[in-house]
Amino acid sequence: MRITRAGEYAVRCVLYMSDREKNLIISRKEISKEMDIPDQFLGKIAQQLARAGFIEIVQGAKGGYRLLKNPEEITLLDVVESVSGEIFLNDCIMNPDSCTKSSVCSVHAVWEEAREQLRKTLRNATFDKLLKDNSCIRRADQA
Amino acid sequence: MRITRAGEYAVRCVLYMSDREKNLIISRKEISKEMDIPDQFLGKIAQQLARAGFIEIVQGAKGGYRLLKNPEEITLLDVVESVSGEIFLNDCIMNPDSCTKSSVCSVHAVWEEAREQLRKTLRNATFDKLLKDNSCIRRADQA
DNA sequence: ACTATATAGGATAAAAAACATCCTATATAT
DNA sequence: ATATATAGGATGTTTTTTATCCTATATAGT
Repeated sequence: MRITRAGEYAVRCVLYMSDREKNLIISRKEISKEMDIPDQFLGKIAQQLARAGFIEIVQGAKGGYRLLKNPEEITLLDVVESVSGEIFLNDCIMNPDSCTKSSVCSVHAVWEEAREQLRKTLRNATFDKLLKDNSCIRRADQA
Repeated sequence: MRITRAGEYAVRCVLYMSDREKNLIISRKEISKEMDIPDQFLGKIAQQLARAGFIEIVQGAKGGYRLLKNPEEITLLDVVESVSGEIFLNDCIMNPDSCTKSSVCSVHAVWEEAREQLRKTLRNATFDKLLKDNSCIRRADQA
């Protein structure tokens, strides 16, 4: 019942990029170094973030990643689900076939409620909010 | 971000036992068959439920498991956490050392909020409530 | 055009977690 | 005694996660 490391890395990556000026191309090396993410692994994660439309990947010399959306348009839920897939706490919700009674099963109803709450909380957390009071990234204006 | 199968099996086991008269010894074979749980695996899970004080294990002929608490005293959170460990959505919460800034990091604050909500929802789901309208178990009075 | 730089993306591998079973020991009812 | 049933350590299998390797490709600068 944990977020995967890939999910955490994706959050760190977007958080770092959100704190920079928009449309700036930031190299993978910089992000991986500053946010402590394995460089090649970040490459894989970036592909998923790109597919989901959050970043644009720029190849070649001076290449890197460019954030396409404003921090207020990106939620923690978006980022986590773009690399880990939609959050389901319970398999029966995802595979209704495996539990023919799911629609009337009170256990699953609880899991579904929990899932919706969780997703709602993460959906409410936009990156502009996360940047405020955030000390997990080193800022240019912080020496 | 899923409950493990062991967690789901534990829930099914307790749910099945909760629907029977109290203090009744129910064989592992019966539970595993009725709730579709691998028999030996249920043995392992039962050990954890026993350590957590929810059931008593009775060895020998006519042995099996006996539920020690009333369904209204057992929550979904209790059962899940007794086999899967305390729920943490984010590693930094669990290993504060790995993130020295966790107490002031807004990302972690969101995960912590989500975690508390999730646990609250599961804590509110007692097995007596779950039994109502539950069609995931076959009842004696249902032919 | 050539070179250096930087990412893409398929393949692969290593590690960890989850899932499950085997087997000998032990406890209990009859 | 015997049959029954679980305990618990060891082991095995599968899946997921994490990560890296390597060749291809794209771009900036000269």
